[in-house]
Amino acid sequence: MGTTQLETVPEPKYWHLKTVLSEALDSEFTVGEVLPNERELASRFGVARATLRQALEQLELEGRLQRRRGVGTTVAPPRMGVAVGTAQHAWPGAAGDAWQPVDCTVAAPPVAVSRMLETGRKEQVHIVRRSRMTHGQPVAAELLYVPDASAPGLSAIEAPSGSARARSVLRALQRLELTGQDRAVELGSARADDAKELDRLPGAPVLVVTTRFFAEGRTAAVSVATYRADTCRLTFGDTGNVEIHHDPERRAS
Amino acid sequence: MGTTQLETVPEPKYWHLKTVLSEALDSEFTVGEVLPNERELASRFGVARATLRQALEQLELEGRLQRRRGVGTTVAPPRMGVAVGTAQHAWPGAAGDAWQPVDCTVAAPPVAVSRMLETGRKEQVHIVRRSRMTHGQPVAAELLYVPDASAPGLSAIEAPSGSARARSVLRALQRLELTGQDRAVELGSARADDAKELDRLPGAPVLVVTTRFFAEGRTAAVSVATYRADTCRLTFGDTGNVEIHHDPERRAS
DNA sequence: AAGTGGTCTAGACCACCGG
DNA sequence: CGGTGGTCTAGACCACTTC
Repeated sequence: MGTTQLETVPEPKYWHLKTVLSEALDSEFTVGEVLPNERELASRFGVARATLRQALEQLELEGRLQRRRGVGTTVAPPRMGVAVGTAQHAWPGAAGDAWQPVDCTVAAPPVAVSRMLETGRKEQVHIVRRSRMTHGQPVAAELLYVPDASAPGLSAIEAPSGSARARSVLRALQRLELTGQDRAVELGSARADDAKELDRLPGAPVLVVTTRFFAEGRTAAVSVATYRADTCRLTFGDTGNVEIHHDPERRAS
Repeated sequence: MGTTQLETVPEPKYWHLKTVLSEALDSEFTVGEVLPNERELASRFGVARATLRQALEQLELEGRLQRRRGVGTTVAPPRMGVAVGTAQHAWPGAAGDAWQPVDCTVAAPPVAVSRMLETGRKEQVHIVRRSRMTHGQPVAAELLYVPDASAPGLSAIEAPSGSARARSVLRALQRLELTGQDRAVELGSARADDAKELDRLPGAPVLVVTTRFFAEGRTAAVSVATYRADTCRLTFGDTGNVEIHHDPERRAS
């Protein structure tokens, strides 16, 4: 660091600790290696365990560490890039997308969603639950809200409620002409059910990707996908036609 | 499903607390209102201050609260949507973008950036610092890395180092034909300097948007923009042309 | 000076995982 | 069972803002 200011710097211990640990991770540890336990590390650095934990939390947030109760703290691999913005618009469930339908229920969506769908407050919609795996790990959980108008005639069928029903809702979507979509990304914390599916604790930081699908001049479906923020880097292929950079993993040399 | 499970639930206090507070915020508080101080709240709920703080942290992460040292905790306004993916590709600094050049230095970029630029490890590049304001608040800080090949003839000029120099680097970029771009979003924590510019504490959660700009068959520039994760919702206009959603008619409920 | 949130401590117990 | 990280406590002091 060129500019070490001494003026206004009572640098917090946990911040300094984080820096020290970060450098140690770079030079003295390899991916997957387990660190000494928290009590050991705390006493080694001469701080309280809570302070040490504050530093570890930061590093976990940045995707450098992975902590698992009952197991230990390990050095995390570099974040995996997960493609989110497919170059061409496509309905969820279209051939070759990365998602796997889990089940489907019918219920009233959260108000924020019903507002986007322009449905009544208590109007029920199909809620398709999907999950996304990458390299054998769950990286995202999605709730796809489909109003009846976008998947007509399904409430009558009463399909065997489950992935079969989910698939039929997705099939129904394909029949509409997708005219556009609209995406937003924000930080959130995992709800209990999402956390379970993502193999994290409730409240874990997640990137929430909200997508609106437009068809027939209205919002035909809304997807709310929550990605593990610690392990994922969301990539958007806004590129148009340049596509050279499909490097699945670039190794640090 | 109205089934409240009682089986495996020693729900953490801070989690329950967060839920209670969240509901209270919805019903009993208005945006901008200040909450009672932490010691007061903790004793009111019968928990230690640290536990109360854990709940507040979560709510702040979700953008529900804003805490400022020496001032207090206030109810945050809904996150503002900030446009990140302009429909058509454009160089940074093109007419009407939301950024304001701050200064410009010449230095070697972080290795991760030099790898994207395909420059040598210690090769120096122009580093333009820009900042982005919305509604009078700073929402993002950006470092734009421009290799000499993309802005030739500037190292000689030695412009009066500052926003003037920054502007001339940006002008140089406009002369190249932009053939594509490539974006990624991930969670990070604010470095000390970014934190200062964003009016947050170091380590505050940020959304890091990394953009590669392609021209002349190579990566002509790399932008690393850090957005305040608590106040921002990043929006991507992948839409093409659909853009308006009045509610033309509310579906009958 | 008074009041706020931010940092830190030194303990304790709990939930979970593995052998 | 022993060891891990996760939760929680009841204090203390510090940095900052405001009056």
